Amino acid sequence: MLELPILGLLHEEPMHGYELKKRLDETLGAVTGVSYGSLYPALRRLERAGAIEVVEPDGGPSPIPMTGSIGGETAAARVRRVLTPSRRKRKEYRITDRGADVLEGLLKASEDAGDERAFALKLAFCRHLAPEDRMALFERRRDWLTQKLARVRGALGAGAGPGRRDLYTRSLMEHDDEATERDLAWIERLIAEERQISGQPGAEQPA
Amino acid sequence: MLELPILGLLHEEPMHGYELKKRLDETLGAVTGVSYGSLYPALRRLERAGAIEVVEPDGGPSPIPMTGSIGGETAAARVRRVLTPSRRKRKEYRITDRGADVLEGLLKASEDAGDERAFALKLAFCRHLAPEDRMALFERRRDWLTQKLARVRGALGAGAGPGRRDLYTRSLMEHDDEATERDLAWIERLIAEERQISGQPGAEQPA
DNA sequence: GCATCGATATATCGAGGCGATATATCGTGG
DNA sequence: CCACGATATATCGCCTCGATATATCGATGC
Repeated sequence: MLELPILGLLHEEPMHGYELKKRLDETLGAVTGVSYGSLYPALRRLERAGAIEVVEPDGGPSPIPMTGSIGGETAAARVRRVLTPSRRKRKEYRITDRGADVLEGLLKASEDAGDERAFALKLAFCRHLAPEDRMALFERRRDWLTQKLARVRGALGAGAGPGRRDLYTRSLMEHDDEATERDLAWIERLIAEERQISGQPGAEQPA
Repeated sequence: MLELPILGLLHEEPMHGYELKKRLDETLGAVTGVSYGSLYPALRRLERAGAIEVVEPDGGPSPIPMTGSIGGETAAARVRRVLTPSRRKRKEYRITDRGADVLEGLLKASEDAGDERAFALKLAFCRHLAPEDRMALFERRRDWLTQKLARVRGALGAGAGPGRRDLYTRSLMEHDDEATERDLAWIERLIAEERQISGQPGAEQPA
């Protein structure tokens, strides 16, 4: 599931794993926790799939030819350290053309309509999407929430008899119902704003 | 994570896996999906740990002594089938004393304060808890939500500069902020109600 | 009788998520 | 000069979950 946000961030600029995680935490920390146990395997999958590639560290692909002597190498290392306060050797990742396609595919995918996390992730990077695809994304979400609301309502009503069902469970369901209503209202607001934007084309958003 | 709701349901009455799933779906379907791929392994874990045990199918542990002949056995099976419309041989699970302890331990556990799912699960079965422990559970949740709210606020404010941060991401964070506020208000309502209840002891909830 | 079908029921597999943990390296301050 | 915390990459084991396999039961139709 991390593929999408990884590609989304790398689409803006190349980065190494650690920074990727920091960015993910700060942008999506509220909605999804990210651990290295997910991040690094995801990076390897993406690399294997040819969606991202490793670029040479900071100094660029400058050759720094072998001196043939150990001493020469350590001296070169010392120079490097002085010139750039380069941290531990880090692997910087860059998105490929193939990766950009993969990103678009993930953003357009419609399977996971019922996954809060997946939607939040897509929303965070949906600016890379064509307006019509973005609208489709929002509407799929709206439809799913509508269905969920009906389901929750049904389950709430099914509390047949007087004292049926636990008080705490009932409260939980009522809160869930309310939260779903809010989610729905939010999506509908997003859709309305989206219509306005596409109504006056050429009004690109800055930054 | 399914251990808790499984034990919670079995604490009320013995059940077999399929029915367990139906009950889990209807009670918690809104908050957590349950799949067999999680359910059956969880049941095996619980059985290995001695928290639950399999009881003999419907007919009870009635001996039905071996007849010593194949024919006798099949005849006995035919009788069983006629007497009780028993479905496919199903494994009915029952909670053990050890399991009741495990359940209480899981309900009291404080590690997972920041897990929506875990809290919903606990809430659904917190009636098995002593009032003070239930209150502690609620307060832990409230404290965690308070911290989360502060974090989200911080992240929202950190959008330094004028046009910083994507519009959609910003909307996502604002919605998250609002949702967290609602969650917090809900918990505080629960806590207030809880205080009232413990204020007038002897007022047990029916059903 | 019996073929067939949908609901009931148990179980496993592989891919992936995640917390815990290991292992380096760098910058800082004692 | 070295201890320590932040930076950085990586793996392990347990768990979740969707997909799938496999039985069995009850009902329906012929």
